[in-house]
Amino acid sequence: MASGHDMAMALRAAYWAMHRRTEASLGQAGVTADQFVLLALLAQQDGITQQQLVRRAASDANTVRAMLLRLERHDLIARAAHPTDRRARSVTLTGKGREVYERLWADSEAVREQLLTALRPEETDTLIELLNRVCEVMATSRAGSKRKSQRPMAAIQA
Amino acid sequence: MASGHDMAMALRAAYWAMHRRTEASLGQAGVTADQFVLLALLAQQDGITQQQLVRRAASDANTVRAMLLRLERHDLIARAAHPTDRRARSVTLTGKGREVYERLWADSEAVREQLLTALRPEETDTLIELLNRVCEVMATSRAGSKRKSQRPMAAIQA
DNA sequence: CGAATCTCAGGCGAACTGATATGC
DNA sequence: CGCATATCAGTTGGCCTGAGATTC
Repeated sequence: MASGHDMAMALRAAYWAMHRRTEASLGQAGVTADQFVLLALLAQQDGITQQQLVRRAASDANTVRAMLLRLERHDLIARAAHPTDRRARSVTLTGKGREVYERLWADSEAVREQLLTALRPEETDTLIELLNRVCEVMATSRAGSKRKSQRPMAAIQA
Repeated sequence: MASGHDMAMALRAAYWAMHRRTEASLGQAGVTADQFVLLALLAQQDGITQQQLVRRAASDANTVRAMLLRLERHDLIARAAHPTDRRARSVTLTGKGREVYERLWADSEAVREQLLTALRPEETDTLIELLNRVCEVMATSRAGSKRKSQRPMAAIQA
């Protein structure tokens, strides 16, 4: 009989194994696995705001900002004024950023390939669905960190 | 059609959601979620070596050592000479360590409960099994970190 | 007004590299 | 000898708190 603890440990082990494998696949490019996640999100949809990056990367506003500063220093991304919302910043990949991203994407192809071949196609779908359910039930309202109690239903919108 | 990237992002999101929820559940006890993992492993089997903790926690020797030093400073664990292997250290929970652990285990019960109720029992088993498969295929030989370059197409070495 | 987005200062624990000592 | 276990020094990047400015 599997317990919640078993599940937590399995999730932890799988995440870190994947994270390390990814990190290793990126080599000495000066881009970490976590930064690569941001690049991938931008490659998928350019010009989104930092806040959208925060939500899609399942991260934190301050953390994302710090990472973006590093990426900006390496000239991989740029942050422009948002067209309609003057509070927000529109984050885009630079030309160099896209090049580097595409190279790293290729370098890490083997990792994703291994992930897929470890499971049958329907198992992959199942795993993702179950992980999403876990994610939903664990979701906290990460916006107001001053809040004492969390809103039960802070959905994770893409 | 789910991709390896989708899977990676789902795994990442689920892990961090769980990690944050766990961290929050532990409150201001001065024990982090990662340290709690070590305490749980020791509660499960006391007197194991640091190396065993490294493997079971899916972590790193230096990292585990640093965490153990913190836990030792707080008098939650002790490290004694190993009975048969003089290289190794036998790590045990102190009385205080066990007390704190049991309190934190109770405090985090709601998180594990939520994990379980999010999924049907057979889904929990499935999730764990799929995560284990992911873990196996992502496993790297974490021993020799001196390797300079990772060969792109290295087979899975246990 | 409240809420959202971002900035800044600062701290901390975890993950890591690389070298070393010792015992199996 | 090779290998495993643990240690020590030091670095880095990520995550976080708490405060504040600006804009919606």
